[in-house]
Order: sequence, then structure tokens, then C-alpha cells
Amino acid sequence: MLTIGKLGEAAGVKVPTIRYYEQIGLLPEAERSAGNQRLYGRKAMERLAFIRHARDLGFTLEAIRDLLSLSDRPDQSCAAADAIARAQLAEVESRLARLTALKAELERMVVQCAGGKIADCRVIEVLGDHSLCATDHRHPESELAQ
Amino acid sequence: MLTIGKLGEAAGVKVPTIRYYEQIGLLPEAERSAGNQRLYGRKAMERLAFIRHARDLGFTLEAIRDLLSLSDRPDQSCAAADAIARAQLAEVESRLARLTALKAELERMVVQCAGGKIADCRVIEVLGDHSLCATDHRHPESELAQ
DNA sequence: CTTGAAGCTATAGTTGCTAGAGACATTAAG
DNA sequence: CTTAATGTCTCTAGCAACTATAGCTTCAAG
Repeated sequence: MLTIGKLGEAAGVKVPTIRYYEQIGLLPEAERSAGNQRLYGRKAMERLAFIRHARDLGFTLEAIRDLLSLSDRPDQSCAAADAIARAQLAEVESRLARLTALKAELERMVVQCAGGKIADCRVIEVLGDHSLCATDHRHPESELAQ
Repeated sequence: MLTIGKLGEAAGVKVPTIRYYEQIGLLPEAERSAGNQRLYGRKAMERLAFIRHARDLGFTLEAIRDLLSLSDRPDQSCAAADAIARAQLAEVESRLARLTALKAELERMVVQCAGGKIADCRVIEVLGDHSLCATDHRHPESELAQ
């Protein structure tokens, strides 16, 4: 059995994060030692690794909650898990598209800056006047989060 | 003079967001009508458009605060503004790189899923075992934010 | 003159943690 | 066996950048 610190080290997750996951019900309540410290076995370790990996791939905690409850029912169809993964892929693709446009616009801005005074600064000028932009990046339909 | 609702409409910013910007000092305190309602002129409109545009390009409010105070000093060198824009570009580029890797991994996952039972689901399996991944996307050096 | 939309303030919620305070537990050295 | 250092406990508050709610006042149209 591992203490919370050892578990965190093993899984690459900070200790308060583990307690947070327990608090929001993503990890079950841990067993406790005589001195009231959390103790974890292999199952908890695997579950935490799953969460960590999914987080690394950008899944939200809500999606992970669903994926975990699916993985607890091995006999069911995997359509739901597939759908969650596809949704995440779509999300990542839309962020990629958006970021690519932003990158182009920022490059334009930075390249054009001649390095003089603020009054002539292309950066400030472009920010102040959207019509100077090449692409229409206004009114983003989805957030950029992640 | 515009009311807050008209200003928000014109600039594509929600009303509570405008009040929020005023609260954190990004917009100056607005003039008030006899009935205590905020009134905005062209200067406020331009400032809000600047903020909105910079937000669309992914600048943080802190960066925008700096850019705004720079734009108030037209005779100074634009090196600082340039540096902020370049930092933002670098940030966007690093996110792009990361998201590109995520996309590849998610695609692999989704493509391999044969659509059977959870027990055989590639999505669940890959999430549970990082060694099944092609790339090492663990321990991200920077957050994915935005 | 009434009604409904828009405005006001203040507070709390969102996501996914992270940081701090102050108290108890465990371990390693002396 | 004691002490010191670390680890853990709970609880609360903070981060970005808003968004939502409640309960009020003001404004504009009919």
C-alpha cells in the first residue's frame, strides 16, 4: 500500500490533485491507516494513471468521469467511449484550426513591426483596428480553452 | 453616448463582461447618466474594441493591460509591445505543437476502435496504458490553456 | 400610465487545480 | 528516547476570465 505522496510520485500527479480528485468523486475514498492517512493499492494506482493519461490528452474531468464509468462495464458496447473520444478529437481539431489562424495573424503583426515608436507600432495599430487583419477571427464559436 | 447594452452590441462584448473590465480597471469608470446608468463615448468604444481584438488573438488580460498602457504613450519605443506580441506568438506556437501531437494520438485511438464491447475497446485500453501511445505526451511543460 | 426590457449592485459559480494555515503522523538521526 | 524534519491531515481561499443569479431601479414604447 502506498501513501498519497508515493502514489503521486508514481503516477506523476501532485498530492493535492489526488485529494481533489477524491473530493469530486473521481477517485473513490481511500482506505486509511491507523493514523488516518490515505493508503492506496494497485487499483487506485491504475485508476489514477487512467485519469492522468486522459487529462494529458485534453479530456475534461467530466468526460473522464464518463469514460471511467464505462470502463467499469466491460460487457457494454463501446460506442459511448468512442463518441467521447471522437468529440475530443473534434474539439482538438477546431482548436488547431483556430490557433493556426491566430498564429498567422500574430506573425503578420510581428513581422510588420519596424521597431520604431509606439505611434507607428504595427502591433498596437492592428490591435486597435480589426480591419487591418487578414482573417476574420472575431466571434469565435467555441472557446480556446486548452 | 451609448448605453452599456449598445456598446456591447457594437463591440461584440457581453454586458457583464464590460462591467467586469471596468471592475478590474481595464476600462476606466464610465460616466453616468442622471439615472446612474453607464454612458460611453467613442474613446471607450475604441478601447473596448482593442481589448476585444487582443482577446480574440489570445492575449491575456494582463498582457492587454500592458499593451493599453503602452498605447497611451505614443512617443515611447515599441520594443515592449513587440516583445509582448512575440511572446504571445511563441505561446501560440507551443500550443499548436502540443495540440498537433494530441490530435495524432486521438486519431490513432479512434481509428483503432473496432466498435465492439468495452472490454475490447481500444479507447479505454489506450487510456489505461500509456505505453500503447506513439508519442510521449506526458508531463506537459506548459499548460494547454487557450 | 403601465408594462416590459434594460440597467444597477452584489454575490456566487464555472474548470482544474494550487497555495496557505495550523494540527497531527511518521521516519531517521543522534 | 527524544528531537527534528518531513509528510499528511482538514479547511479555506485564490487563479483566469468570465457567467449567472437575485432583487432592485430606470427607461422607452404604446
